[in-house]
Amino acid sequence: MASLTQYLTQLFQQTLTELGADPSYGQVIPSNRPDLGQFQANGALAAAKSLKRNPRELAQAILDTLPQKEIFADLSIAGPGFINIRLTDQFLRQQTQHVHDDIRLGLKKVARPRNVLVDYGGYNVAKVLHAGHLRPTIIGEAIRRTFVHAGDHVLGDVHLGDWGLQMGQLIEEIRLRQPDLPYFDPGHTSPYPDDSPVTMDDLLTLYPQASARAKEDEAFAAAARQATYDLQHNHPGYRALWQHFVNVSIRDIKRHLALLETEFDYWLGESDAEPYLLPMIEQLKRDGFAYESQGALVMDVTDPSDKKEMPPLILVKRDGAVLYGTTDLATIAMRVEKFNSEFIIYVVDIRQAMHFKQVFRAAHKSGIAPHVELEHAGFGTINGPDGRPFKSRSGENVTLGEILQMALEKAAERVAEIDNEEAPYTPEERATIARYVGMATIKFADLMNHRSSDYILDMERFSAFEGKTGPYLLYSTVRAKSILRKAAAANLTPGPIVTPTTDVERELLLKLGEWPDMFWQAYHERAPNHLCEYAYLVATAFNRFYRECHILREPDPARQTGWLALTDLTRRMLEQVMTLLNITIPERM
RNA sequence: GCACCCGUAGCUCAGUGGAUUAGAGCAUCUGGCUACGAACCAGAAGGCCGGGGGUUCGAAUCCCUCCGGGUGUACCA
Repeated sequence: MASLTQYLTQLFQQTLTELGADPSYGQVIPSNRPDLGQFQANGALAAAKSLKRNPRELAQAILDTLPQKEIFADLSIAGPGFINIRLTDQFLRQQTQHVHDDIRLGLKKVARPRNVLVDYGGYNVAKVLHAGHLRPTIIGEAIRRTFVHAGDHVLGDVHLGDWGLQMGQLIEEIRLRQPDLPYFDPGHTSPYPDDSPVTMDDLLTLYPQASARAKEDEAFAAAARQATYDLQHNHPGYRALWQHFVNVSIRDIKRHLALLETEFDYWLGESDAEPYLLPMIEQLKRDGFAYESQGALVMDVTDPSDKKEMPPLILVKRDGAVLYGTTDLATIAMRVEKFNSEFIIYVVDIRQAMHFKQVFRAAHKSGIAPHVELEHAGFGTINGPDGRPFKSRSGENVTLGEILQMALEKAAERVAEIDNEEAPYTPEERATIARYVGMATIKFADLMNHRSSDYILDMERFSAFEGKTGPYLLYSTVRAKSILRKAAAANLTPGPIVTPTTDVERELLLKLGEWPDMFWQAYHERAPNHLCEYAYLVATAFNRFYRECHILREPDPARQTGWLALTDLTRRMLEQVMTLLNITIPERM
């Protein structure tokens, strides 16, 4: 089962092969001139050039040779050799029925599933979840779901920031304040307490103080470095204390993620790459990749194709500590060994492009992961109205919780303005709807633009019920559900899809037949914005159909039940796309 | 300095491997509810795709150059 364009492309490719041309010229796409046709094939021009033939003549030859003429309502040549295509209504009906009958809505799975690991989230232990964590969470989750749906073997790993110098600073800061804690007692032998000596709030105030202290107090800084070293070498007390930091932080992160409905397969962090670190560095030295430069241990990652100098990757600093490039490299080694990863996608801020380029090159050329595909799916920043990275009115950084709160409050305002006359909402239901609407608002807005571009946070615009927004999509889907509910109550059951007789029907059928094309584009580009666009186009096509074809009042039974089936198919399609976007749809709103 | 990204309608942004007349939403204007939810739908208006050059039968898209903006650039993550 293929999309309409895939089906047509096959026919054209077959024809081109028969005519002695390269089949790659057979690509058929939805028409950008709907007045002239539903689809277009433009390959005749390029194919004619390669064959040194007249393009119009070749186009005519293609039409003459094309098989399955019965599915075409119209085939014509325009201009220098463009082929415009229109399908018969019968064929359209038949194809839509196939999509309807397919649990996957016409989408095949990848021929050879790969072990894909999506690295997203990237939260830090003991640090506040801020505005910058919204996009990796939302985009990463959408990409992860897209790959799962494609049929790959996918793991989502949060890659917690849990292993740097900040951990040592925190340990020393706590020692200053509570020196009598058992974690600092070298003679302590019994098990350490189960309860954390610090809360998340404590960590959030302690961390900035610790890093400030480290800057002005050299003795403290040195102690922090030592504590970091000891921690990383399994000092039992520090390790126990650190585990509390991690646990307390993960609990806080999960609280936020519950609202965003995001879950990870693995809660691994930088610390989990630790066992791989020293052996890897030793290996790199042995193999001649790592060498000493200006007191640091570095690795050359230049490439002859470089237009500009590429700085070496620093593995070990002058003071003996490792950097995040080193742990990233070790993490790749771990993922290859533990998960047999074949493809790793990093959903991380686009400003780290250079860093990943270095790490990926190092992984490839050193033999750590020579054949693993590594990709940085970078994303842009969320900006304020001034076009600068989003800050609060007083100029402070905004937390993730605050942004989510803004979305929820705006949604609650909107939901307060509406009502359902047939079955008025209870306050509880209203609150639930506001939560759905709020999350759809922020997620759709974040995913709608291409991930690599920045966008301006405008909750007023994002939360609007009209226009290209999350709430509009929820509304459209809920409306389809409402019809189906009413039909069921009247003992009407969906029947076979009927042959379309109006343009609104044809357009909806054509749109529903595009799903595989849109899906694979989103998959290959790791670009959920294509899914957003598709959901919007399906919703508007359905709303036009809904307006013109009055389902529940339709007197012809075959047509009525056929339209119900079409409504149900639309509903399933919207739910499918929204599921990939991790947007949940309420029953009514 | 250098590298990367960007500059498309008043605003916010899409534009897939070059292809017939460049799209959407908002805002503006005009229509449509005794009709399955008008949170909707239909229509109008709005652009020398930053400037210039080049390649081509054809360029928002590829190449060069200039202007304007963003980001990154050896021991933070």
